[in-house]
Amino acid sequence: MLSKKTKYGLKALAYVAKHKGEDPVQIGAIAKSENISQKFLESIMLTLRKAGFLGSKKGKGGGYYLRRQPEEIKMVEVMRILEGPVSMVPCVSLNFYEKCDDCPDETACSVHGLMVQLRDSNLAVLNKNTLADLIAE
Amino acid sequence: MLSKKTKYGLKALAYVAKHKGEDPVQIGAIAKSENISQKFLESIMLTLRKAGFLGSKKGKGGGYYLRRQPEEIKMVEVMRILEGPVSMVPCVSLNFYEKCDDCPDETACSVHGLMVQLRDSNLAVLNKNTLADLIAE
DNA sequence: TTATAATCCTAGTATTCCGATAGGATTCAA
DNA sequence: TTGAATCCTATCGGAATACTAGGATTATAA
Repeated sequence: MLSKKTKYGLKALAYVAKHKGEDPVQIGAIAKSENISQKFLESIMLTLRKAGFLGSKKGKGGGYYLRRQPEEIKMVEVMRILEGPVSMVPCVSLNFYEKCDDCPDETACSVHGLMVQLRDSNLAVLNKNTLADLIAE
Repeated sequence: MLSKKTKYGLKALAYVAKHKGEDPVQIGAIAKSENISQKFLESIMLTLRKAGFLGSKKGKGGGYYLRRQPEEIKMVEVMRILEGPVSMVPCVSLNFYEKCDDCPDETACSVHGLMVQLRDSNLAVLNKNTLADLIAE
């Protein structure tokens, strides 16, 4: 299941992207438009800013804006920040690799191959799609 | 993340499939071979039996056996039983559809299209792979 | 017939994670 | 200097996950 955090984060990014070129967008406006708890969204925006997707301006008239072009923000980057690994098991993760505690030998694991296929098919989709695709629909 | 339940369930199915044609396989043997808590595995085997993948024989010399050919057990079926929906959001699920509470209009949702693509790419993999593929590697 | 080996079944528990909230500190424009 | 906005840390309830307990049931075989 996709976490609310990721879902809200994607919607917020899309919202900001739609208002590219205008004044910074406030959290309150996004929260209202997308039916998201404002306080929860605050922490998500913070994450997105620290990850470099968003910039912010404090004080009156402040808000958030995109730091990169929508076409250059791949979904795989965003997902890794918000949702974590693309892989369903750590032992096939490219960016978050970890050994499974119950598997003495990965190559002998019957689940391994399937997980690699799932990872790769998801990666293909997430590499192809950018923030621009999200707002194009 | 793949739940332990699903991971263990897949490993157990693979183990049983490997011993096709022999005497029924005991939970204890699977648990030991795959490093799984026996009690936990018990409940998983029960689920797999009730779903029709496995048959069981009680008493001395009892255990579990496959009720269908490995080639005919699609991964998508097993995943739906153990892990639940293939989709990451209920509003794009084919078998577990549900409306999202924060989306007044699905067609206007910026995340919707991406989720459909992910669902379809995962479905392709899970439809193609069977239990036979799991033990072939 | 009786001991033993296995599954069956329900309930409970410990832990972790998720979604959300609280409460202020900081910064900036007017 | 005041209000509007982000920044930041801490916390909390509930749900889900991973696992455990304890026996009931059934079948084999000595």
